[in-house]
Amino acid sequence: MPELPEVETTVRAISKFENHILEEVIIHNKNLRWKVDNIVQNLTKKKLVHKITRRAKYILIYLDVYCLMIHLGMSGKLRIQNKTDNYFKKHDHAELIFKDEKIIFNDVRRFGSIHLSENPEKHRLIKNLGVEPLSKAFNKSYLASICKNSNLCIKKLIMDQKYVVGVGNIYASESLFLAKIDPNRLSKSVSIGECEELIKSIKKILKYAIKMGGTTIKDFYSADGNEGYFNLKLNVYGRNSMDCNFCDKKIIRTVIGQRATFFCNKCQS
DNA sequence: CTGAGATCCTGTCTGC
DNA sequence: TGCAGACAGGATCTCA
Repeated sequence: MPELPEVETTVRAISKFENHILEEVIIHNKNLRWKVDNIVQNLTKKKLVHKITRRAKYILIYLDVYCLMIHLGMSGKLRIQNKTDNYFKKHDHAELIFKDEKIIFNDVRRFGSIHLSENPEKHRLIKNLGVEPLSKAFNKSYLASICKNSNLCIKKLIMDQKYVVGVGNIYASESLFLAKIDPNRLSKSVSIGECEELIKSIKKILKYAIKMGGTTIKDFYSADGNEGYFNLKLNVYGRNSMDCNFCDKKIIRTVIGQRATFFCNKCQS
């Protein structure tokens, strides 16, 4: 489910809890992608939330000393619920309790994770991450220098979090389509001009997806319960054997690095 | 160091 | 209707 736009949408939805008191964290199931440390659920003393932000696909909730790090994995989502509404859904694994409302972490496949860190920037899962795609650091010369030294195909490269974060499987296919680059192309063969187009496409598509509130392929909804509407704009993802929106060919589905990949071999030749 | 492939988990859909 | 198998938005780990 969540690539950068979905995580950003989620962060914006829960940002209203900034300057609120986190009263309690309840963990119902510790067995997520990594076992949730006991220290997380021992956060029983009331804590002020200073800031809620995002690094890569991690949601960062800064408390007095610690920072709660939440990764949504493949199927995780947060939902805000009135504290008095005491219903549960299947796969609700954790609750962040505030005065009137609570944030619930639900994750069917449990590829998500929850950590506590005094310094998230130095956390082992964050410290080696690449640049933010919407930052100035993600520019054509940066991308070109990485491409030049890599033996990966271009789709794998832009999905590799150590180079650039936040570009997941949907947006990788969509960006490459917009930039008219075949996802199978060896990164080495991608010219600086194409790098520039790809950078522009990635930024454009991520910004637009954020504006639209993320992508709803199957069941993404933000913490405020709103669906994303970006799926109405997908050109290639999930459109196997359907007509290309820009030429007379059909969209092809293939597999790159164990992930479904969609492209048009005329527009992206 | 790099890159390919297996792997964690549950649910849904397709085809026989 | 049942059942096996493929597939799903991520990303780490192991091995060559």
